[in-house]
Amino acid sequence: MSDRSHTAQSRSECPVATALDVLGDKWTLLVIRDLLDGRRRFSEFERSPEGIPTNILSDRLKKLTEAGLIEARPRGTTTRFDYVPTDAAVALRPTLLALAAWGNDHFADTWTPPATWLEQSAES
Amino acid sequence: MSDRSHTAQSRSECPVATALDVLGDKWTLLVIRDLLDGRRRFSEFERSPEGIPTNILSDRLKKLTEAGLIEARPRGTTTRFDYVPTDAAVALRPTLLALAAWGNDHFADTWTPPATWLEQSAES
DNA sequence: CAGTATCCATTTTGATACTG
DNA sequence: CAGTATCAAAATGGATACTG
Repeated sequence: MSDRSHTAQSRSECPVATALDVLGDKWTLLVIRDLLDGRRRFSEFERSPEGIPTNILSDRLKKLTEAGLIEARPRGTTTRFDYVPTDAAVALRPTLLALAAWGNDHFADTWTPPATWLEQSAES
Repeated sequence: MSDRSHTAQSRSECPVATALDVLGDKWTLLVIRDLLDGRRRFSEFERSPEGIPTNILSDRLKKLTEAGLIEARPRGTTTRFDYVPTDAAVALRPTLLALAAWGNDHFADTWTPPATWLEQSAES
């Protein structure tokens, strides 16, 4: 619920700091990862191996929508949505790739990004 | 104090998740940014515009040291240190650059990385 | 299924004071 | 300067129950 003031730099003029205002927590970038991996529905994010709690997931989807990284498209007549990454979210792919490469180099063994990471547009 | 189990992937096999186990919070990547920007002393980190509290800074320097991203070199005979980035920390520069570029593109106006970001080795 | 709400324990933050 | 200690407030986490 707290306003992250995403319309401008809130903590400083440093773009890293402003980016971290939106992304700097334990779960947000994992949601983005799943988004870039082609997931669209609540349950799809939920079943990621890290096991994000449903209340946290709900909160992050909301905040990312407010921050302009997700477009929540109503599905049918229900309260359900498809969570579609905006261009701003898609633009995070280089960051995610760099982060994944680093994590892989320094903490894991071998790993290659899924094919879905290498091409994909903002719109379905 | 809590062990982050940095010696292996703790939350899953995904390198993004393992990277986030070390970096996924509000302050850590800002400390890394300052480290890559050439800062070495407690007070230098402290005076960054974001205003990190001293107890948080102390904690992060400790955790980054445990995680192998910082080498804490004693300075003189006191309890003071120079905090030097290891190769693992330096290897985060592409990630930071990508993140900064994204933050700049989507939340700020114009910005270019400081010259210190473009070249610098792990050792002083 | 697709979420929202609630409760409660744990963690993190932030401000400030304090020590060598 | 270079941190450590303390403590209240806020955020987060996890389990579980609930609604349409």
